[in-house]
Amino acid sequence: MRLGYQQFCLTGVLRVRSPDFKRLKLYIRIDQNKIFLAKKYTLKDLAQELNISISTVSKALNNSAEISEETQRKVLALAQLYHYRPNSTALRLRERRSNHIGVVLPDLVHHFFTTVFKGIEEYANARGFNVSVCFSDDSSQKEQDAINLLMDSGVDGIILSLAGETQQLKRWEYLQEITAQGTPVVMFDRATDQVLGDQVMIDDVQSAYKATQKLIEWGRSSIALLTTESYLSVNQDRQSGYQKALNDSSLSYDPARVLALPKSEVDPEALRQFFTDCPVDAVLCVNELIAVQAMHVVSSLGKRIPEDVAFIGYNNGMLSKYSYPSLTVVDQQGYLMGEKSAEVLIDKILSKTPLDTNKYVIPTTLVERDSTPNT
Amino acid sequence: MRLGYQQFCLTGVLRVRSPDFKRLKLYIRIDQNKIFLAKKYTLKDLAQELNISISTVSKALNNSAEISEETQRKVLALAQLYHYRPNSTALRLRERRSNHIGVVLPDLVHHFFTTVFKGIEEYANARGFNVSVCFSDDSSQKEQDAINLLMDSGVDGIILSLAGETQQLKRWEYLQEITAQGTPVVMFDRATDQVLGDQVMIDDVQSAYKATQKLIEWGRSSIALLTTESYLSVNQDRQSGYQKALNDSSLSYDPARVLALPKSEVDPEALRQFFTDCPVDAVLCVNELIAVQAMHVVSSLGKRIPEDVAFIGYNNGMLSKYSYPSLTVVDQQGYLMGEKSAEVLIDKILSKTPLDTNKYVIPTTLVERDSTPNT
DNA sequence: ATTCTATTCGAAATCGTTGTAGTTGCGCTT
DNA sequence: AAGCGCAACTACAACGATTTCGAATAGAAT
Repeated sequence: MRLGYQQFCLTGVLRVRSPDFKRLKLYIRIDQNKIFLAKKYTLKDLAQELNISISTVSKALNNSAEISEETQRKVLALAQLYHYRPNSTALRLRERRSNHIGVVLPDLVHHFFTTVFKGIEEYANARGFNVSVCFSDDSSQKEQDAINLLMDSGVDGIILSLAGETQQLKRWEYLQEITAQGTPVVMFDRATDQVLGDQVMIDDVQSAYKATQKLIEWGRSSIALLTTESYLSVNQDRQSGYQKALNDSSLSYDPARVLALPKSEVDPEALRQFFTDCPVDAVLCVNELIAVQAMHVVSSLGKRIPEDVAFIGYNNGMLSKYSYPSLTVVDQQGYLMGEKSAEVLIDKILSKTPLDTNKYVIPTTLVERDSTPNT
Repeated sequence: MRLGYQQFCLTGVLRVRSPDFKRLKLYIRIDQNKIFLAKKYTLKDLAQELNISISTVSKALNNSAEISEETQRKVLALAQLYHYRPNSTALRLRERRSNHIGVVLPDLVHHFFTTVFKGIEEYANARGFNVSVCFSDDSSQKEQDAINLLMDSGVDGIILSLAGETQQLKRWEYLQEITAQGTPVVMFDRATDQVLGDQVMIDDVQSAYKATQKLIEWGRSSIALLTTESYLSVNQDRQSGYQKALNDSSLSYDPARVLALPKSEVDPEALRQFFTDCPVDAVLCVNELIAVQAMHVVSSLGKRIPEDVAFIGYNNGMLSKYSYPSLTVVDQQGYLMGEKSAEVLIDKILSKTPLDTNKYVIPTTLVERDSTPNT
């Protein structure tokens, strides 16, 4: 508790020079020797002070042609003095629109979601939309709770990336309920055709295909894939791309070279076992977390990176950039995905067109660093 | 655009068995062979359907004693059928409370803010509060814009960590304006006494003191400090703690051992120069980003970590955990800070007590990993 | 003096909800 | 039969803003 904090709270009647309002009530608070308004003013306050009707004040502020210049001048002057800002809740109620969107993310641990969110947030703010976030922690129940909380708070639309469990159990009734009522939904990265909403995706098959192809171009022939034991569509797609690239280059696909880990935080012993049993000269990892852990293990086995083993991961995050060696990754361009998702959602909200399903594909790029040979 | 997507939109009159409503209008949509309601129902809808007044419906739903059991039963049954949920915007307008808080963060790049935000979000959600976020990118102007956007959207209170520029320029009138109007503000990590709000902080002086002391206990005598050229109070405090620990252990404080970097993404050459000119056996870094970069440089100079040089950083993030060697850090317990901030803010919102200033200190812990000797 | 027209403003409805203050109808008392 | 009390319901105002429609006033035209 701070002591000695000077704090007054005055309600005063100030006399002002202006001919428009010779005498006006001004609730003020003096704080740190500065004067601040201590009240949020409404149209009613302005109207009373000026002795005109609320309607007139409203029209004056909205530049209606009905109002005389004289009156408008007075209203604007007082509004400025009072720092008047329309009460957005009242507007929402009237317009049945909140300029507010909700976002549900599986988590913020993965750098990817962080960047997507940043993209959403900046784009939405630029268009005057507020953004509320909730996390599902990959739980279907939490996802549902989050969506309810957001819907109850009156968002105009929702952007989400499906929780892992939701994709596994295929339970998306609560999403269908929302769209049935006309609230637009945009899904990014993890989506389903069962829900009537737009999808913003990367081409996972293609990106894994190209990454694998690149490794092959660099002369690598025994290429491992480190993925997670997961129902997540993205990982399945990446595996398809990996497999396709091998087949197309007449390299055999060997299931022994694919390791599906229970989660992204890996038991080093499992990795050590894998790399001892199965000597490889390149590794594709479905995320950067697995990649850096694998690099540590491979290094400790006396192999050089990238000379003996090359690494490519996914997610262009902090870990990739500052690991040693720094990691070559497929950049999913989360920021772009976020921007696109927000754009699609807001356009749909404002246009009020009937809901439909459109798919947008965000291109990926390969960010080459020290874990792969120089091209 | 998906084709073949079956989509009907029907408005039907359903006959129901129940004696309460033999004939009722039900707007439905059939999607994927499932039936969903296609309308958000209001009290008015319920009242019309049951031929009673809106007031009665409202009271029945709120368990008023005035309503007969018979009527209440009917109302509840229909409300359930209609999936009725009160319109939160209307409630907000009436209660002048939104159950909505705003958060302004300098960024999400630093793992610290991510964890704080997670803490805020989970705590707030658990108490039925929604959370909107904006980013200041350490810019004073953006911070002000963010706060305006949030205030306009009608949040009940704001949690923020001051933008660097704001701390530098000492321009916080817009915060004082908010508190003057009675909206509670909680500042965490980067705060100022000039704004009438609660503060949730870690004891930066103390934590740096203890970290430095620990290094001294391990027998290190020439300890460097890597910090940023910054007006940020936290970094200044950490430097004070570092200095104090040296003095208290009768080790001399040598300004040559302190390197203030322009930003956290470092020029490796500057670090190389520093470590060549100034041989040290321990390094304290004000964040994990600087620490891992410094570790790479020190390694490349042929020094062993932690045998030759020990490292302690701040922020218990991904980088610390997965760097090589893994980094010992001062954990600021962001999650706890977030929870506490949200708790303090929500309590103040609900209690409607006059604003004041309280300081809460969140304890730090030292997470020991491989960049320091085993204790 | 009366009518017309343009200008400027105000009353009221609306959005969905709740709380207060009536308003019924019915049974009971005297 | 008149009055009272109670149970069960309804009407209305309020929250803050916009908007439609109608009213008032002025001056101009007849």
